[in-house]
Amino acid sequence: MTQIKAHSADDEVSYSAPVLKTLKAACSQCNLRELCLPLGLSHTELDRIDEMMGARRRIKRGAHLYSAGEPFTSIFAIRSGFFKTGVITEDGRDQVTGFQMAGEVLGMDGISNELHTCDAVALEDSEVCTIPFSELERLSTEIRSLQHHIHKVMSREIVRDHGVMMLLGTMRAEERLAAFLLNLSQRFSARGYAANEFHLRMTREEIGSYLGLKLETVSRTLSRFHDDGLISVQQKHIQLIDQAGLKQIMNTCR
Amino acid sequence: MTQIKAHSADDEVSYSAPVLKTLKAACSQCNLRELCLPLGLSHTELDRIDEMMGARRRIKRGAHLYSAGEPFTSIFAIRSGFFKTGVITEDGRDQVTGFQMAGEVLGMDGISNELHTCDAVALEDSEVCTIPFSELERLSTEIRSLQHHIHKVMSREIVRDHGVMMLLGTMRAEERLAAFLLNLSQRFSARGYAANEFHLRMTREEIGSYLGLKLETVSRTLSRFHDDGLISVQQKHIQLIDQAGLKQIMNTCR
DNA sequence: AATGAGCTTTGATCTGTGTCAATGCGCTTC
DNA sequence: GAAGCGCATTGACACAGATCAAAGCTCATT
Repeated sequence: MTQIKAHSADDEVSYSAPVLKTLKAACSQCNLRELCLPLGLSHTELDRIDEMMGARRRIKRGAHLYSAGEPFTSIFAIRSGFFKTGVITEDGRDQVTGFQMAGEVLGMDGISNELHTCDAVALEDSEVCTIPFSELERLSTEIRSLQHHIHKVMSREIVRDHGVMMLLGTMRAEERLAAFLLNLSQRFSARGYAANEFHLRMTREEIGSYLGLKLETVSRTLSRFHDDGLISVQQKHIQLIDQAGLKQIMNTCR
Repeated sequence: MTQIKAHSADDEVSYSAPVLKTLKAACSQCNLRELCLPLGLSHTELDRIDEMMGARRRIKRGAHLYSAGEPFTSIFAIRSGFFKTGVITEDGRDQVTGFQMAGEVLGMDGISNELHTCDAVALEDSEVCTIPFSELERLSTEIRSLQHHIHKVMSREIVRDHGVMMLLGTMRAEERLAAFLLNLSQRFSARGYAANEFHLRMTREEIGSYLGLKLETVSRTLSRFHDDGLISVQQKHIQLIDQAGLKQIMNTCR
């Protein structure tokens, strides 16, 4: 993973600083602010957001940020790291509903019933900013652009979900994988990482769950892409060699 | 379809009244208000909503309420009738993303880019209340419970989408159909209609698109349910005979 | 350096849905 | 009341992806 300097979230000294306040999330200081919740706010508005923000929290790889059924009080902005969200039914069925990376917001499904309805698990050591939701609502009555942006973020989540429904409902295995890889690529690139070379944080099984495929099919399909010279795969290390080819697969079949 | 009187949305005289104002949507007069957007508001708050609401609009069966790509200005509350929403990709793939009935809110996917991202088509003659979105935002800065309720409605949409993703990602054809029928039943029943006897407004193809199945599979599976004594099917008329059996199918397989 | 656990790859076979095709039913329209 | 059209049903067959099974890799631990 090639990381561009400006986006490194961990090159700050604040963690070891003695003043507690520095442990709070501070949007005004955050280099993700153009990607994240405070997008488009003025300096004075940013300061007010900083006041409202709860603590930053570190989540170890494999640990839950929250679990289905827990009371909902906050949403979370990912400052660094990588998460998966998923639902499990009584009968043990498990479905990954999404993978989230820095600057994305987690937990909005919990608003409707004041309960989290899915699990959020860190796929690598991560850090999130806690955003107390009722505080956010209070502040957003005063800052209209913030209110509007919250709506946009939630709406974007709905649109994203529709995209996944389309994928699950109409695409074949090859198309799903191609779409998945291109989507990851695009999101990494938006964060200043290399667009065509990255490290998968999730297992084949998790990819399969997300895409509605079995892990063997995921593996086989990636191998086929590899053989066809579209990508290079070595375990979790992926290189996109022929993006255009992947795009064609996404659209051509059927 | 057995309809309980109190929920009939069409037994009012206002359509023919000469005063234009009566054509406006009026939440305070609407018997769906406990299901719809104004849920939990006081009388005075309801009056303010009434002021804000745009016109009611009748949509003929088969007509579009909005289409993907159109500028987004309003969301819509369904006053009566039945809709489907769906997305179409450049390459002609078509996916139904949901079926909506009275009291449900349409169009929230358009907020994120100020453009509608899907088509909403009436499956029977319907009537919607237009809710100018920026007006709604303005009002919700003043009425916190309204703001919160908007968030809840959007969040509920996200949770619903996750449910569909689960369905598409992990369930077999029988389970999908069982889940679909039980979901319809539950929603009809919440609106005062019979829970175990209803008329499907959509074609087998539309059901199939929604559930990620081909229309033949939908038809065959319904026939199997019929043969097994779980339901009775005559074209679009459905009777649920053994709800418990359907629930078992939803969970037992796998 | 050896061990083991977890993940991935690959092969052989099976099966649930898709596909293709024919027929039937029930509206709408004239 | 007949004709025609859209939708639904049913059957035969094909195939994508699931399932079962066996190695192979990689990394953490000792």
